[in-house]
Amino acid sequence: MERSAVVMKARLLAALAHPNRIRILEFLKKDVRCNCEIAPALGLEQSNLSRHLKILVQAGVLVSWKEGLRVNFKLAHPQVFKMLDLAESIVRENAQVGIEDPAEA
Amino acid sequence: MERSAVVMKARLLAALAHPNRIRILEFLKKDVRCNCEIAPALGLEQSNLSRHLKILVQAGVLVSWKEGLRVNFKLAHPQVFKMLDLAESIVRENAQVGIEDPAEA
DNA sequence: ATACTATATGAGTATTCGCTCATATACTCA
DNA sequence: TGAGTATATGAGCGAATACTCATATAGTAT
Repeated sequence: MERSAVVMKARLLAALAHPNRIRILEFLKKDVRCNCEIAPALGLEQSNLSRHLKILVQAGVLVSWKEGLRVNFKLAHPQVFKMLDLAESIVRENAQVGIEDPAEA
Repeated sequence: MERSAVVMKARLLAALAHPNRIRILEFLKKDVRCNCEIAPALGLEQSNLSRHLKILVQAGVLVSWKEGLRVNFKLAHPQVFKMLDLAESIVRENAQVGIEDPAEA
C-alpha cells in the first residue's frame, strides 16, 4: 500500500490535469449538473464530454447518478478546489519569476 | 489570460501527475540534491531521471543551478506538498468509499 | 409498438508520453 | 593535453490520450 499510494496520487492528479476537466469542475462548483447542461455551456462535443466525465468519476472526483434519462454529476470532494487554488497560486508566482507558457517560448 | 489560466493549471498538474515525479519531490522535500544522488536513491535510469527533472523545472516546480559538474535541484514552491497532501486525503477517502485502483478492478 | 432524448461506447487517427540505448556536451583533474 | 564524471539530448518504440464520427443502449412519451 506504500508504493501504490504514490501511483494513486498520480492517477488523481492526472484526472485533474486537463483544461476541459478543470473547466468542468469549475462549472460544477456550485451546482449539480447533467451531461446535457455541461456540454453546451462549455462547448464540448457530447461523446468527448462523456469520456471526460467518466475519467473524473473513475478517479473519485465526481459522483454520478441517473435520474430518468439524465445522468447527474456533483463533486465528491470540496478539497479539489483547494488543490486548484494552490495550483493557481503556483502558476501566478511562476509568472512573476518569468516561467512562461512553453507554447509561447 | 483567462482561457490560458486553466491551461497553465492543467500543465502544472500534469507535471505532478507521474509516480516517479512525485517520488522525486518527496525525496527533495528536505534537501537540495543533484541528479546523481536522486538516480540511485530512486532506482531511475539517468536519462529518464534527467527528463523527469526537466519537466519539473519547466513547470516551475523545481529550480536548478549548476555547481561544477553537478546540477542541483530544490523545490520552488512548498505549496506543492499541500497539493500532494490534499491528493492523499482524497485518495484515502475514495478508498473508504470503494474507489479502487482501476488496474485491480 | 414508434419516435424521441440523453448518454455510452466502438473504431479510427493524430499526438503525446515514458522509456531505453547511444551519443553529445560540459566540466574537472592529473 | 587526455581520461573520467555528470548531465542532456537524439532516435526509436510501444503505450496512452484526446478527439471525432457513427452506432448502441437506456429511458421517456405518445
